[in-house]
Amino acid sequence: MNQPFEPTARRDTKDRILDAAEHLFADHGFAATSLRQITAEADVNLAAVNYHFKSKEALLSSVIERRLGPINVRRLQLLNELKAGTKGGKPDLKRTVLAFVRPVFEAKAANVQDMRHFPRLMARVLAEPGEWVAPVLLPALHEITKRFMPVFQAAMGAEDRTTVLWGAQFSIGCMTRCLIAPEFIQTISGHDVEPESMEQILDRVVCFIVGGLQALAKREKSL
Amino acid sequence: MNQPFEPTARRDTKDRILDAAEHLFADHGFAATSLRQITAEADVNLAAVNYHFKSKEALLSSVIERRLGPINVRRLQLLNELKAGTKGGKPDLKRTVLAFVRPVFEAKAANVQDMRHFPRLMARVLAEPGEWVAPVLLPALHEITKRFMPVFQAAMGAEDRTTVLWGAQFSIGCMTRCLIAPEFIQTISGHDVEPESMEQILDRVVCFIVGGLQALAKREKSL
DNA sequence: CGAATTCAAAAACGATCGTATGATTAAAAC
DNA sequence: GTTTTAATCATACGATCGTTTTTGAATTCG
Repeated sequence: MNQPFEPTARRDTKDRILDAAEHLFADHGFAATSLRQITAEADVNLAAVNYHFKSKEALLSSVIERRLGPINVRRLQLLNELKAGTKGGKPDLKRTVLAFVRPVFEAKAANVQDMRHFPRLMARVLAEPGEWVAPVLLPALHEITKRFMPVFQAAMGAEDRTTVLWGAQFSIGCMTRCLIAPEFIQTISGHDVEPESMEQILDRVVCFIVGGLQALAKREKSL
Repeated sequence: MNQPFEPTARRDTKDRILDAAEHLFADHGFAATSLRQITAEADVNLAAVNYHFKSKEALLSSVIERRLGPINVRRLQLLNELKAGTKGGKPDLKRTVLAFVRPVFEAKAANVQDMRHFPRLMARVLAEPGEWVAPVLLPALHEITKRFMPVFQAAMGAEDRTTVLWGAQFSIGCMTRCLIAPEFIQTISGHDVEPESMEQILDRVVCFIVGGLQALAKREKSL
């Protein structure tokens, strides 16, 4: 129960498993990654996974929860800063988009912790609507949705809730694309364009999303 | 090869395998789908897969090639119609986007052939930059890229090639999102919004993409 | 017709999967 | 000092994986 001087082994082992799983799930996918690969990279015993977590799926849940929580906290923090800055008036659309998107890019660019691989894992998970995603993602997503939706609706000046919902989905599509496209672009262009920094890509995608959302709002009015 | 008097399962064994594989790969992913599931759904013998195709990966390649070819043909057809309609002048951006996006939606909505599942499979494959994708997708993608890029660049009025490249990636992100988001939206909204037709979604996404691309072009000029 | 070819069915291959078990170690609690 | 608890380890389980082999029936063609 109580651990004043936790023997470094315990936290270490769990975290090493989580790190390895995060990396390998992001690189090869959930089903294509074996627990033996994970425990080999983490340099722990095979049985440690089923001891600390109860199953492979529960391990994935833990991997996601560990990262998604802080990202969503940061999102809500930026959202609150935004709301504080716009008393009464219409919230700035670009800042709203940034509040949603930037935390993911910060995670991707982070080097102090090894969060580099997590956004790519999320991009994968978001592309797999299998029913094993729901129990993990739904609570976190529901909270974020409930908080962001009204702000997006106000910033877009949209009437229809469906317009906002789809705008959010397109934004997610663009965002996840940012995490996969770089290596993709390198591949199809034959490595003749130089890679861009996450900041540059963030600038681009926010610009694109804002333009798209404004177009959606304008379309709504003309119907 | 075969006689008109042959209604037996013989000749369409390959097609039944392809259909089942397409469906199951789209639903559960490549690694998570076993050949036994496929052969069970196709109602053929297990060994038939390794007889007609040489391996599981080669089966995936065949699944993709069977569908992607016609889709890309249709894309180029629409692109040519567009170019024929705009002699000299700047091509219409919305029609350019439609030439790229619409064939995928047509495939999704098709009911005469069972192409419903393929776009979802493509969305999955595009999210997995594993090296097994390259040999299958690269030739087809290269052709499409080479043909569409100049038209997009002209229609956007963009100077920088990178701007167009990223615009295309964002468009792909939005497009693939359309194929996954519907069930996603149903799940997170607790089934209280009614599903939309593919035509409605296509309208939305094209509007969003056009707005985004125009914003990208405008941004480029202000740098 | 008989030889050659094509495809399907059944069974088994070795490998690897996720998971479970029991022993061993070491620190914590009493 | 003994008991209790937590963690790691080697090992093995049964299941399932992709692939191969063997056999046999049907079709094509000389």
